[in-house]
Amino acid sequence: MKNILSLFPMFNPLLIKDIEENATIQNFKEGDILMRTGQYIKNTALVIKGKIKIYREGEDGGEFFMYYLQPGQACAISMICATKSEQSKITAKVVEDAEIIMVPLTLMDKWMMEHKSWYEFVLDTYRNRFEEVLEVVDNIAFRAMDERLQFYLKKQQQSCNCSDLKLSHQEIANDLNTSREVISRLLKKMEQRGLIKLHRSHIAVL
Amino acid sequence: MKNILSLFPMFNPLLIKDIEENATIQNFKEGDILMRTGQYIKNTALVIKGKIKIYREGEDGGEFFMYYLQPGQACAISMICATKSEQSKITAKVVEDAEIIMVPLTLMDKWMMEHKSWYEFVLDTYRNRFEEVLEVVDNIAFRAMDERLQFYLKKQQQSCNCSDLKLSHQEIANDLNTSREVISRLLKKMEQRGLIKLHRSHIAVL
DNA sequence: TTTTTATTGTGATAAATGTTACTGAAATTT
DNA sequence: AAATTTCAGTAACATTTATCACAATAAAAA
Repeated sequence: MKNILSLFPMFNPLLIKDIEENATIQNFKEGDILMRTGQYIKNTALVIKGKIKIYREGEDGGEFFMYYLQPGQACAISMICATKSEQSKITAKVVEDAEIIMVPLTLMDKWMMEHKSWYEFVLDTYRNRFEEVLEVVDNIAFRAMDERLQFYLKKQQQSCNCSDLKLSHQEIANDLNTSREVISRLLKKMEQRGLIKLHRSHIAVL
Repeated sequence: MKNILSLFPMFNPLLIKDIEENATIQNFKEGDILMRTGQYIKNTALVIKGKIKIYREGEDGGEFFMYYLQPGQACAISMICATKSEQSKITAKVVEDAEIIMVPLTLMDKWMMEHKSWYEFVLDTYRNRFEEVLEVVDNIAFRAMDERLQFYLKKQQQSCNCSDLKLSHQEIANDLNTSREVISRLLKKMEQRGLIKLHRSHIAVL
């Protein structure tokens, strides 16, 4: 558990000791579902390794991508729902093999009072995710698909920290809740404008 | 300040005493802007009376309604942004003359540690608003305008607790970030289906 | 009452997005 | 290498939403 320190530098040593003594580390494989819409939440998740995709599911089965959880981050939803062990409103899917610290909800609540660094971390997490979701609202409320696609690609680039995105048109369409044809058309236009270069199952951002 | 007790029954007497000693009550008139996009937040607001509209502003000047704050509720955004006195990402406009308890940010933070009932209230507020915003995402991501309009009218009905909504088509169009014509047409269809009765500047929900 | 203003209704048209259907290319499996 | 599967390109068309133009009507003001 030594790497907690480097990923969560804001944590106080006493808090880290508490985490080491009480939390468990779990490993997940790509494709695993960490949390599903409607499921009850029993833990708060701190990501050490891997990548978790947080998305909303429509009644008709559609998906809508919201954001990724990456090392050093925590699941705001699980923290928020924690207090009343509410049902999850989102789905969390592992997209890169992950290692996750599971903190029981009871402790999550207790530590808020005992550890200032935990309290600050939790509030920071809330704030960041709230803002992220507000940005999502902005995009779907005010922008057309071409702009949303550009924003999406930018996010993906930031998330993988690379300029070669391993995404098929179908995956993008699912994430933006539109059809593959629409994405193909818009990507083609972006390529013509010299913003990207299209390849099979991956896109080079220029 | 005696009415705090009835509107916030979950507050502990010690907390109420603290509020009475440290917070101020301010009155606002219909049309006042409590908080504007980009503005720095200095207080957390607890609503005693009136109705506050929380909406997102697009760069082009468009609006997008998110939810109302009503008596007994607090502004989650101000609480979240509190910790680092961040910039507001939303606009809060008074739509019915309001009376509001203003809690300085410094105390908001302090009370989290001292008063369990405050801590629980704040977390509850976060959770509820987060869910509300997720529901907003659902609507714009998965639903077409006709369903969104129906959802909007239902929300308005709940908010005013009446079945006669004082809204012009233009106002609705602004809230949903679409054009008046689209709303007029969809409302007409709803009337034909017997769901509502249209009048000038107000709509009767049947 | 007359005039003015705000609100609503509606047709015509444009633009964006969704759907269907099919083709070909690239990667994978056999 | 041949067959199969997955992915991408694209045309044609449907639907939804946006925009423009203007008429009709109710409410408010003069």
